[in-house]
Amino acid sequence: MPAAAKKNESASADTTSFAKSQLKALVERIERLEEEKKALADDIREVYGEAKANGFDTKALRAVVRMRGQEPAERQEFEAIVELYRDALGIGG
Amino acid sequence: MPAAAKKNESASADTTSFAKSQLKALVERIERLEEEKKALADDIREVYGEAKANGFDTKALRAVVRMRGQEPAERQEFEAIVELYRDALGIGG
Amino acid sequence: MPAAAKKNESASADTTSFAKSQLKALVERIERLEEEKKALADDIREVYGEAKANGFDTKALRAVVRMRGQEPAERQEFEAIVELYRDALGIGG
Amino acid sequence: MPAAAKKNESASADTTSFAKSQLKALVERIERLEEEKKALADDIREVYGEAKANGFDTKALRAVVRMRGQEPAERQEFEAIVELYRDALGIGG
DNA sequence: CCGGGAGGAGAGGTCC
DNA sequence: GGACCTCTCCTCCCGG
Repeated sequence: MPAAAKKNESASADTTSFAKSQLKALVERIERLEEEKKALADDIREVYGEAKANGFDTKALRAVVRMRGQEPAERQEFEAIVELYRDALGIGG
Repeated sequence: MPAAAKKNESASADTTSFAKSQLKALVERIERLEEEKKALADDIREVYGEAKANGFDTKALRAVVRMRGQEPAERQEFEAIVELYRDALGIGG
Repeated sequence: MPAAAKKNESASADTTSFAKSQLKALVERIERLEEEKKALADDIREVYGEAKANGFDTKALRAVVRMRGQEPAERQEFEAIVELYRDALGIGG
Repeated sequence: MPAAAKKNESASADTTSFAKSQLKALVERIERLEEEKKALADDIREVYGEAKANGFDTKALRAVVRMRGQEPAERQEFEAIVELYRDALGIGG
């Protein structure tokens, strides 16, 4: 495991070329994953298109999905606020 | 008012130098505003420091401030969600 | 697909409940896909973390990945405009 | 500063209510400052809008402003690392 | 072609 | 003081 990839001061050619192939491997993994991610984004868009074709309001549908993901967190926060105010009064209060 | 600042194709030297001084003015205004914004951020940090010095729990205090800013929005959103579900059922539903 | 869906007259209870179950199905499909997308985003973040642990500069790494997924032409044009603006301001600042 | 603040014995009602009013004051000061900060952020956005209306490329403009507010040294180092990575990957691809 | 929303990058804060 | 993590801001892309 090379310690640094930025400078090749005391490093051998082997270390450098290892860093190089390591860099290549990392970039390729990232690009592969991003490709898959993009494919999923396309799938999602397709589902919205299908929804629209069936007469659903896409914008509202997106809002519903977004809110479903937020609701639990908000609920927790709302119930935590009293506790928080107490804490905010400080240890010295 | 110059139509374009990117290219000087058919433009006279006057137009160019006008675009130049206009650009300078814009940048200076932006930088001035950002300076003021940064100063306010420093002031805010100072107030938290003062709070801490008086025994308040800074983290909780930040949370309280954050929630106070969110509460009205959350309430609105929560009341809007039923409407949203209705809309999501689509015009054709 | 509910059996009641055979009847699709406007404004009937059947139509409404069909729309409802259809909405439910759509939301669930979307949420499933978004879950998978999020998992991939996490994987990508992990790879960057690994890169960092091996001494790579993640900010530069991100820049390189971005550049690779980009038309050379548009990048060149962008840099040309930036240069133009810097010249107009007097390059050093 | 409330008159009751003269008494500061631990756990007394006076101490608690003093802490409460102090908390209120702190929160209000912070919210006032954040309001002003937000107003400045809006102003900045407006200036960019104006620039855009006059034909400037706002993305490039933002880049220039960023560069001006940045040490030349760090920018150079960043670009050097990017170049290094690109070389390692074979510059074009 | 524009505006709005979603995703990503950078900045700041907290914890160790 | 350094790493992680949240949050804000910027960018990009879709929809109108």
